[in-house]
Amino acid sequence: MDKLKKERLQKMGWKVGDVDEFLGLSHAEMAIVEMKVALAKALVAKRKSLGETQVSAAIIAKTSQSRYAKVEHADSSVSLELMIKMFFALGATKKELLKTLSA
Amino acid sequence: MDKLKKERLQKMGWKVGDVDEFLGLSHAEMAIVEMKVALAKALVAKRKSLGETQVSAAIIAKTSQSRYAKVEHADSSVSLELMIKMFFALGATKKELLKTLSA
DNA sequence: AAAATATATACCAGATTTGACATAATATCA
DNA sequence: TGATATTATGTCAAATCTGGTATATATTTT
Repeated sequence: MDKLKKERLQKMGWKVGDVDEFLGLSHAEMAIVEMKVALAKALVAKRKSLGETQVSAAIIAKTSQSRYAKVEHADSSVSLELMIKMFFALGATKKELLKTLSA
Repeated sequence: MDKLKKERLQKMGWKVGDVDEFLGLSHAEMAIVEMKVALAKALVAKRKSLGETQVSAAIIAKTSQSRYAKVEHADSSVSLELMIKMFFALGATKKELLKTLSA
């Protein structure tokens, strides 16, 4: 479908969704969930490799233990951005991040 | 500073910040800003390579032109997650994303 | 230069995310 | 086992983000 047609349809009030959706999750949303799950695993591994508890890790990352725990679980109330910030806060490098995301 | 000391200080109400801060931006925050800027560039390039305008790109990405414009500028009101979603919405692959982030 | 396109900015209400507290559940150890 | 340490879950106010409208500014076309 060309863009002019899309704009015309949109003007008429139609929802012009892409067809590549599955169970309500778009390609983009699925890719993001994948990355979040990979990051969660990496966070636990990183923290343990440093010998830290969730309490001490939370202090290092300047947040609460409860939120930190949610981050490690890729809880739905946690953004990708927060997960990445915490990963960096634990000392992870950009290289480690990219390796994790590529999983 | 060991973690036990950190926990003790925190209990006493002190703010125990890391020293590696510059102009208020932590290492993590700077890394994220870097990634956002790289993504913004990639988004513009991607959109243009598809021959789309901000209006048509916004429709494809299911948002408004105004928000889409902010995304392309890595505006402070835009999250990393939204930028990634839009990049994917324009058809970018995980590989392209990683390449962009590694810049 | 005027009209038409395209992009940028201001603003705001509603939605989402965050940090924090309280407390529960689980694991570890004396 | 009981005490202690660690991790998980529920809740919520405040902060941040999002989509959308309106409008301004800039660019391109005729």
